[in-house]
Amino acid sequence: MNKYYSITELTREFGVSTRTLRFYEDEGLIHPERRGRTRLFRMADRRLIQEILRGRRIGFTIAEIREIIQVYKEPPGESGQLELLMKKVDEKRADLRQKRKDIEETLVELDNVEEACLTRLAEIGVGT
Amino acid sequence: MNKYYSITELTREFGVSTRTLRFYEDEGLIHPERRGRTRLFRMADRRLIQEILRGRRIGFTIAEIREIIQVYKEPPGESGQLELLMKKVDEKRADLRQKRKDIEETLVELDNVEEACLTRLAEIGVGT
DNA sequence: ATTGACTTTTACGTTAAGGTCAATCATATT
DNA sequence: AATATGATTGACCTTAACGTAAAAGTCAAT
Repeated sequence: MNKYYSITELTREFGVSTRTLRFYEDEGLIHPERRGRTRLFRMADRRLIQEILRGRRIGFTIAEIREIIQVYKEPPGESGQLELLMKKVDEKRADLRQKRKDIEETLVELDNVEEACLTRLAEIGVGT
Repeated sequence: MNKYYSITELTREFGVSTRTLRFYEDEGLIHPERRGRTRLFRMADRRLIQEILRGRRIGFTIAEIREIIQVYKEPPGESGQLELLMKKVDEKRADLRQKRKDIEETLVELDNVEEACLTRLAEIGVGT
């Protein structure tokens, strides 16, 4: 086994362009192997890309995503660094909680819009 | 009463720049009154700005925000338009639900990072 | 051997959402 | 009268995250 994925396989699966994946490599987020010049992606790369795209969806910048990946690869050893990291994590969490709240409120709003639409449609339907 | 807010009052309250508020006006999101050239914001403007910033936080573009505002100002009267709108609303909701899921997963991940940090700190603390 | 489907690198282009700077004006306070 | 504070418009600048195009290499199938 130990299958390899080609770049287009992954672009199709994730709905992104080759440019995007190459860009992520340039930015140091992923490090696919090579056979000659051609990139060969493994399961681990695939999963990493999934995480990157999840980060992207919730509005993380490339720099932030890189930072998170770094932490998983080699967590800081010095206590000052650790505390700094924890502070950042805390901020990010507050941020995400706010975002979640924003989303929930907006979902309610969209429900209202939909209802208004339905009501309006019914009115029109009755009139005709 | 019927108080007026100055532009800097609002920038301080919401943590944005004057440029941002003027930009939103240029983009047709808000329409503050004027005394001479000077903008005068009212409660309604204030609330609208809050909504705009909420939209911004969850990653809506200016165009999307404008569209939502439009719907509130004058919902489409024609049934084709209404159905198109409902389709868009449906897509946005799916989008937001995905985002919410992403956020929840990431929150768990950040909890793990924090725990790892604490463990690591404890190890270091013991060693010293 | 040529078509077609992929792949590569290099490099310039684009878009959204403001930032920044300059020049000017009003007001009010010292 | 001069200084400070906050307002205006207009114009160009910036940054992230890719898009797009060019030129060229690989490989299988026709």
